[in-house]
Amino acid sequence: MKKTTRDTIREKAANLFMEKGFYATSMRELARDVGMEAPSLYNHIRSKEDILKEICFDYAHRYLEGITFIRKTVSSNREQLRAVIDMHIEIALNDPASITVFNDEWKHLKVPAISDFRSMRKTYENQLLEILKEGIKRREFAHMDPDIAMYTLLSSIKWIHHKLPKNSTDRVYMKNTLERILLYGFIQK
Amino acid sequence: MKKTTRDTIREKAANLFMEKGFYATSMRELARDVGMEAPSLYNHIRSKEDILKEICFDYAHRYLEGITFIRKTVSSNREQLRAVIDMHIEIALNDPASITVFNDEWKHLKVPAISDFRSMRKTYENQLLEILKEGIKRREFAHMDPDIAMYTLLSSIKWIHHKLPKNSTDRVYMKNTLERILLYGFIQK
DNA sequence: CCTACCGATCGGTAGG
DNA sequence: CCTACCGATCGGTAGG
Repeated sequence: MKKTTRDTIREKAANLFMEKGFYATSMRELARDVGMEAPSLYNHIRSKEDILKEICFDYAHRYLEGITFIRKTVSSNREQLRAVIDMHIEIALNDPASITVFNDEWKHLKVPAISDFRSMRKTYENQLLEILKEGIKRREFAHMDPDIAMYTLLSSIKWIHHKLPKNSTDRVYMKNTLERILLYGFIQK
Repeated sequence: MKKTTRDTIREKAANLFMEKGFYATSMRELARDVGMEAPSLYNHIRSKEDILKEICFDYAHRYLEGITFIRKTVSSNREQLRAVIDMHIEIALNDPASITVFNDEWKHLKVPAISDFRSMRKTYENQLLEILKEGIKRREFAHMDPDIAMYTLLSSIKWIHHKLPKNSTDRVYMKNTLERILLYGFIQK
């Protein structure tokens, strides 16, 4: 797998979009980071929004495939939840820039892309909801409102990419700590 | 307390910044929402960034005053934590647009405002860290990494303003559910 | 991959 | 509070 110029553009773009946001990033800046003039970018990409689309949908697909796989291969709901948390942490740590864009900049997609994105997210949320609802019914989880639980869960993992652990020991430590807090709470009596 | 034109501008701006982001919002759009021409806005405000500054620092002060008050008046760390969670929920529900701006758009502040904002946030985080560390030492909370706990906590409450409860019954329900999940986790065995 | 350049739009000012 | 307007910058195209 060779890294194409297109890959470089996407990578530099993800970093700029993360730091300054989609609108505040200009194609001139991006071109400078890549090492060419702005118009030359258009030999590799179709538009500025196209880069955003690529990043957002790439990760939308990954998350969806991930949770579908987990639901198929892991039996207990508790372990499914643990696997989902792990997946989020892994993805966030592997490409923090793209994940920031995926989390915060998708709203700058235009129609019709933005509706597709929203509907993929909805599908993902529904799968996660199923895990929670099933687990509550089977008493693997405490009795609680599944919607509130789901939003809290998804939201609670959204800081990871801002505080990257340095080595793999720290990664494992972070993963374990995070899982324990989410599964057993702050009090854990 | 009369609502001045300036207040109207700030309110409409908060809503636009929430929906489209700071950079994607133009002064022409804002002017249209307020009901005047773009140049007229400058009789009430100094610049576009000034509106952003006002929103961000207003809420930075509120959160800081809030947590300082809680630390002074509430004795147990567990109840302090509960009060902090309540404060976040209350503020988020009362002015969802401004809170979205406070959460997501502060990064578009320029120097030196952005450093002031960052340092206020750091002060807030340190106060929350103290609550957690003290509570862990006194065995009011489980033994856990206080930094990871703090980031998870702050992050986990950041979805509320997107899903507003309709009435006060729903508000109380949301508050109780959220507190229970954070304090006792998903499993609550 | 570059130079030259386009129309559109931006935040903001002058002057009344 | 408005009209008229400014320089700067934007994403993107033409043509080589």
